[in-house]
Amino acid sequence: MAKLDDTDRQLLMLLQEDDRQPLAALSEKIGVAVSTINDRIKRLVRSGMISGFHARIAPEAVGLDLLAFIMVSWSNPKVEAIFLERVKASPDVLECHHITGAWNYLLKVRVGTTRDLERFLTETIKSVDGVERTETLITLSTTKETWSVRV
Amino acid sequence: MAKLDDTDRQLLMLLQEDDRQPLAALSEKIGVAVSTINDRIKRLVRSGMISGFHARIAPEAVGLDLLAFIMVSWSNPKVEAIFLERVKASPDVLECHHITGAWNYLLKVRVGTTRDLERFLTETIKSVDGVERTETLITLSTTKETWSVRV
DNA sequence: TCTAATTCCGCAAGATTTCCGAAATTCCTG
DNA sequence: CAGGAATTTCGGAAATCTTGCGGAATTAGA
Repeated sequence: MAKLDDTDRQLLMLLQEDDRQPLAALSEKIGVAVSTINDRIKRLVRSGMISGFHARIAPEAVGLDLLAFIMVSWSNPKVEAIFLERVKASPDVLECHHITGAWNYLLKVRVGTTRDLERFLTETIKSVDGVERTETLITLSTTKETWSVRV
Repeated sequence: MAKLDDTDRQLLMLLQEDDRQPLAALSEKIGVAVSTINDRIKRLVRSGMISGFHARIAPEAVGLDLLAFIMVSWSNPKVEAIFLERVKASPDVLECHHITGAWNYLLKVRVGTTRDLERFLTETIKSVDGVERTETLITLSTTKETWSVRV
């Protein structure tokens, strides 16, 4: 975890917002030379601080109208490996977290309709041998959804 | 929701992975002219299909070592407005969803330490008048975390 | 099948990024 | 706190990339 100075921090904030600004625009906003901006970005990428540059798709624009969080549990520890394999391979699963509490895992899933969700639950989750319980929380609306963090 | 052809789909998949590839690289991978790639991207942005281009920061690289999901509930409907205001203003909150089930809202929160989490809970959430219960699920490990969707 | 509209293409012009050496700054070490 | 090494910054030139355009090709509708 290298130390960040104020230029790095500003740069990271700006690039989280929009990574396609010309270096000249960033240079002007931050107040350092264009070539310095270039050096900094390269360094932030090399150091792993910036892990990638990604276009974000509006989910509803491509028919992904349903967002759900699914909690899953089992008691036999052998279930985990197969479960994770399935989950990693499924494009419906955006996130998969091992969590504390009554459940083993929390999934964030995006599909088109409730029908797709049903199919996902039966074909991808419940079909894993040993999965005992699931609880699905349907998202009614989303107030905030970002990857931008304070730096 | 405009119709997407196969070129659009490939392009969206590639740009979700990495939006900083030169148009020439995309042109080669997809097999259409550079200027066509340019036209397509412009169109996808104008149509709202692509909602932005964002640098992604590795959270642990900037000291955000703790990821938690927090479920919140209240009974007085007047609580919601104040709650959402707080949540939108807090940089610790990455996501905020109105969900079905026993709880009102689900938050995704990233902070540095358990101490920061404690502060967040007391200062940002519990201090909202009318908030009755919360349940916090700490993430032990994350197997998958993406914004890429199938298109 | 024909026409109109749209999309695709290559190329040239314009813009942006990258690379460089020199100056400035920062960071050790004594 | 001074000196020297290492790193960082900078402007500008060179290389690369994006953009805009007209004409060809393709698609869609009548």
